Amino acid sequence: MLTIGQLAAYAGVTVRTVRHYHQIGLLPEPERDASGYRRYGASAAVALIKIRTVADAGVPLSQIGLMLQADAAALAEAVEKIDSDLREEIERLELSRKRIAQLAAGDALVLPPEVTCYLDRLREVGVSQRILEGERDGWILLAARWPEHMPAVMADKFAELEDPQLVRLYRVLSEVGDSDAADESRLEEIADLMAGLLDRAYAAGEPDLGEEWQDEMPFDLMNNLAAEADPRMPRIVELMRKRGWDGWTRLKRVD
Amino acid sequence: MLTIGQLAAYAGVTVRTVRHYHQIGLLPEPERDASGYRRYGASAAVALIKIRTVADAGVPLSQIGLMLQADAAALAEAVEKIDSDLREEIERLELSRKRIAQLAAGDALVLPPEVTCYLDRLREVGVSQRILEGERDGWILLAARWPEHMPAVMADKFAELEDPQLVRLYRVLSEVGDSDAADESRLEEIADLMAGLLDRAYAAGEPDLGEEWQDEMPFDLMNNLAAEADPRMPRIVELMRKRGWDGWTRLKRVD
DNA sequence: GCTTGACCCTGACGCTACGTCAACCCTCCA
DNA sequence: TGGAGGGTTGACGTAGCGTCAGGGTCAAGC
Repeated sequence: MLTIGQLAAYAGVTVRTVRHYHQIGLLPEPERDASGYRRYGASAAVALIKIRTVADAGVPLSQIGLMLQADAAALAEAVEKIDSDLREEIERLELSRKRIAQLAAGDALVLPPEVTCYLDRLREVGVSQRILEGERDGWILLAARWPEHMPAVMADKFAELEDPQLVRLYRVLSEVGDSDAADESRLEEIADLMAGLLDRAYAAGEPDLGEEWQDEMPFDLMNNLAAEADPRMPRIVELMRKRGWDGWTRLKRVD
Repeated sequence: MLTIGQLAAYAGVTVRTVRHYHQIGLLPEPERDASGYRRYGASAAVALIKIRTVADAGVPLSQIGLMLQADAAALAEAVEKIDSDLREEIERLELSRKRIAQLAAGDALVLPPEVTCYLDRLREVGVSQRILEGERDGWILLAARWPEHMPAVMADKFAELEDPQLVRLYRVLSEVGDSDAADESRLEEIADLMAGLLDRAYAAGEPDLGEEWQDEMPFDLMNNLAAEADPRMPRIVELMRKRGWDGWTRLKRVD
């Protein structure tokens, strides 16, 4: 007759494990001796080893009871099911590994590579850290909504960066962003630059947005983001409106 | 301003998930509106998307907070650690799959193949289902204690099966096992057959057991198993003792 | 003004397979 | 006779939420 500790040791499990199996009814409670100790016979050892063998193979405890009674056909089916579950789980983890591997550094953690590449380019042309972070957060919002469009969008953005006026805009934004003063003349300059770029683009023909770009939420959020980041945003928006444009991202013609 | 449902939808998670992140302090609680509803700005959306991106890559929530603040070096280290965890987990599951694949049918569920092969052979020579099950359980106990020795042991057992007297013993055991009567003459026959085999083996030279076979527990358990399975076991042991052997499995010379 | 359905709130339990106390009892050995 | 090393039950903790229960709120149509 074995005590619970001996039984557990024989099967290579902990005492707690044996008691757990009793609790969930997987292993029947044995007789107790005079002092209340559980006393196990050999058949309990056999049962426990069977359970552990199947459990070690990845079968959830809740199914083991049935499995050990099942006939060949039912068993084959159960095995099939469990195997496919395992395959699925493995694939999930493999995918996680691939993604983890891409989390090499910094922004790459949360952005597709083409976007981080674009952000690097902005840094090269002199955009400040603060503006870069705002830019990055904006792209996070966009990439969350339209991940599949990011490569094409970023290609356009790279092309736009060839325009010296846009670069100039980014630089002025950077300077203003780095100070806290409400320098009205710089805000005017920002508005002029933006309006100039927008007017030119508008004259070249409004790009007709596809059905899938109709969702305003990402752009609302980006506007909100800018407003959260800098208290001078309302003033800039006001200046832009005077120049015939409404908003801060994806601006609309007004007036 | 977003409600919790809108925020969750934007980030592709459930409302419960957002609340959970608040609870564990991963996402800061936002302001409430007049009716007590949480109201989120764009930066909350950005934060939530960052969290999900990293979480989807398999990083445990408890580490995400730190990770999103970490510098490049610490991040690379964390990524390395998580990747190795994932690899480990994947290997565990692969192993499970292999084992699951072997759980094709019946006894193979809990026994190494050479043992099931031996059991099949026993069935072929006419051993009854009941005796087979006892035999199987005994091997489960042995295989649990000395899994690495099973191939060699089974090879010996196969060889022993060539002996017609052993086959005869198994058949008588089967007949007796299938009835409940305490047929004394059959019990005597069993004892005679066993004693004969043992005497021959003893005369041929006692196999000296290696250090690792010293553990008596598996054999005690097997004896116990037989006793549990059949009430006539004590009588058989008694008959065996009269013939100079003690026990039922791994018998010892006495008297 | 009233209903209805879709939201929101907090609080709490459930899931898996045990690990890990706490507080106490039993046995064995020097 | 005392202490070490078993055993007992009961309860909470783990990860990441799902899923009630039992409320309050909002927007819209009647």
